[in-house]
Amino acid sequence: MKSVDKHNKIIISATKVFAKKGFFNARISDIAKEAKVADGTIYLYFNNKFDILISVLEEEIGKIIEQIEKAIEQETDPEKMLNIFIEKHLSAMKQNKNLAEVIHIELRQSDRLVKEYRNTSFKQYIDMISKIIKKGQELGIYRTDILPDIAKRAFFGALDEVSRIWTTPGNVQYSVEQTSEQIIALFLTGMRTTS
Amino acid sequence: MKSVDKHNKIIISATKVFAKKGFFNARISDIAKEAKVADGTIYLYFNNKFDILISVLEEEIGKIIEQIEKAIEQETDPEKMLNIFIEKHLSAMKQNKNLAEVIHIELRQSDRLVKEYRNTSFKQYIDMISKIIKKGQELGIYRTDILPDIAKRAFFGALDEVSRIWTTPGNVQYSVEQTSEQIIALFLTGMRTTS
Amino acid sequence: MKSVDKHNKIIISATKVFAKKGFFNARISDIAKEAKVADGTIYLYFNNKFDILISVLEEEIGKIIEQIEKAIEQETDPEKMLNIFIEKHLSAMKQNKNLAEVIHIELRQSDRLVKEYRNTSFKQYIDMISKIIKKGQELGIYRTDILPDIAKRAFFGALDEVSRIWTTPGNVQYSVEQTSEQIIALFLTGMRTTS
Amino acid sequence: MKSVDKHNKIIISATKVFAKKGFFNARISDIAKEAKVADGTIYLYFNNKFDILISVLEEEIGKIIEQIEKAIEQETDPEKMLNIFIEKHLSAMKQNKNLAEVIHIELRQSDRLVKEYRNTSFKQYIDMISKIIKKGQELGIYRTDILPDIAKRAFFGALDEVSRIWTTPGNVQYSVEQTSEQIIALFLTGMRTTS
DNA sequence: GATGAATGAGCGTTCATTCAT
DNA sequence: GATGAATGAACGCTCATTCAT
Repeated sequence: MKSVDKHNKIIISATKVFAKKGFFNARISDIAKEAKVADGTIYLYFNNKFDILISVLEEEIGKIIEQIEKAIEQETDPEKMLNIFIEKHLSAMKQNKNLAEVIHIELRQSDRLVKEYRNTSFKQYIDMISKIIKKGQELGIYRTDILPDIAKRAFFGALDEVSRIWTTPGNVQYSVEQTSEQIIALFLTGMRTTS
Repeated sequence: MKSVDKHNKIIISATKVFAKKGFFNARISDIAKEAKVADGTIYLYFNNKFDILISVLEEEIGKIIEQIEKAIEQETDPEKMLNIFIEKHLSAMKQNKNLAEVIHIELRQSDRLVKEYRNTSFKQYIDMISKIIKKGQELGIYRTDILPDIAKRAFFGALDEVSRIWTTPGNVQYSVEQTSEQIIALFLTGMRTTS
Repeated sequence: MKSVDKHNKIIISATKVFAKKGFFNARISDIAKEAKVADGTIYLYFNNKFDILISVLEEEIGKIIEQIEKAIEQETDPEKMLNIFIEKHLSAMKQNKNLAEVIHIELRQSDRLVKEYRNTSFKQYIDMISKIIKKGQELGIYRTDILPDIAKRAFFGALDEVSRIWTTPGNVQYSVEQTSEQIIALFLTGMRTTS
Repeated sequence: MKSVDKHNKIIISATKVFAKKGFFNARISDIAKEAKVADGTIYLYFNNKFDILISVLEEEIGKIIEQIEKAIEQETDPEKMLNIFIEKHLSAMKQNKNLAEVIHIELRQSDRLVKEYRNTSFKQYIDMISKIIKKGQELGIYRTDILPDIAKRAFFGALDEVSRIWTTPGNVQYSVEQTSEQIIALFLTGMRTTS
């Protein structure tokens, strides 16, 4: 019986190898070795190399989404929701540096790599942001001249690039709190009506 | 034909091909065909495939830097300098979509692709941002709790991700002005002391 | 289930799969699926993939040989014996098109596939022909300038190629009788002393 | 400039390797080594492994067809035409044993190997036979109860199988003349009206 | 006996790079 | 300088076979 364990082990190993070498320089045999399985075993769990990447993106981003959604669903204050979003995203990135690296680099080309794939979890992820902003606008907290569809991108782009500090070597290592505060200072202040 | 011309023709062609297929799926013969030269000719102007990518990044980003530097050097007001930076970056990205695509995707992995290369033009580019912010802080315009090294990344990340709207198909096509205003609204407001 | 049954089920399935895909493109898992057994089960009954092919050839050709031998053994007239041979061979081929396909194609390469194997049933099969011819020559019915060792091949080659009409699609579908008559007209007439 | 010489050298080498090992057991590297070119060079002249086989069949059978057509075109007597056909085919097979082996074995599966391919030279080849037979029937030389479409197959099958004597080891080695005479004795006699 | 997940050797094909012309 | 035919290392993927359950 194909085990869920092995599927997961391969996902984790692939994330590590993709993070280190990048998708194209990653060899199936690298992943197999890392996962301590035979090359052929990979193909019992995934259709091809692309499929592994997609699965990493979908499953691992999916987990973060789930976490954040759970953390947010109790909240009603958009301000606090965004605070949570920022904090959760940054801690996830700081904790799982392999996944962070993959998101930084491979997420960008995933659409091009697999024609049939329009990254869906990712879309869902950044749409969480625009939804919160819209809510804030309805509640009169956020300026209505902010376009949520642009702001969500600016917001995610900033978060993503900022979190690269932890994966690019030779940088001052700021804490999650410090970094969160910066993003909050910049964005949330910028969005408020009472600014 | 003068060899500078041919060098340039190859750079332009490579940018186009990298934009369309991505670095790894681009073949030297694709670039050669696009540039209307023989495969071997490429190697009279570049050491290897990586070297072409590095050259694209350095030379083309270099041009934008030069433009922005020239436009900014007259200015003394940090606020206006950032306005110019935003506007110039976004128009450059909207104008040269091939380069935009390459920056979005290939810039991220350039460090990993060529070990000896730490993208330098790019570093110079985003350091322009932190320098302006520092200046603003010195002039008392910007809040001193903003960390320029984080803010520069947030700023660039936002700009970059926002400009992807123009290269990912199926999006509402906002104008440069609209987009600029959004970034300004978010960031500049957020940074001001008098907020 | 008795193991003889399973052995047979695998032989039948293999014949079907070999016929459809050819030996090299046939996968063990195809045969297993067709036989509704697990892949590993095949190896309880056969040593390896080649062994399955050899078994198909030996056992299935063996059955035809047996049938023909039984039908002929009562006969004493070589002319009638050959008539029976022709008719039996052609009906067998028309009835079991899978086996026909395998004989047409895989029989030819069987020697090469398995070094230790010189197809023996087949040899026995076509030697039936030369024996009958020799008998006919002894009885003065057939011309003595006919070399039985060449004639047997010509005879079998003709029969085999003619029976491909039924397995190659898009051909006029002649009946066994029509086809038999043609072979008889050509060969038997050609061999007779009183021609 | 891609040379015709190299194309030919590869065809010859491939024929040799296919003859010795069979299509499926032949390695591209075997063919390359035999032709004294690099593996990759093969792909400058052929699309893929199948393409090599098809080319061997088409080009080499094509040559034989040409030879026979040229030898026959002067003739008007169907009897003599068939004599020539038999003699030319058998000498070609005896001379080029590699090609003979490929025809014996790989021709049979060529249709299955390449879906787009219905061997055309071969069709043309055996249709030469039925045309001659029809002519003979029109001239009243051959019996009209012979069906040319069946007879052509019987005729070719006999020729082909008979010529295997020269490629299967351990057989008495008959001469082309002896073998021709046997086929003539069997077939031509069998077809004549004045038999 | 039966299963099917796991193995890993093996190969067709690609493509960056070279170099004789 | 320019060409493009030739090279051959490299890798994704397949599938016959094994063996723990």
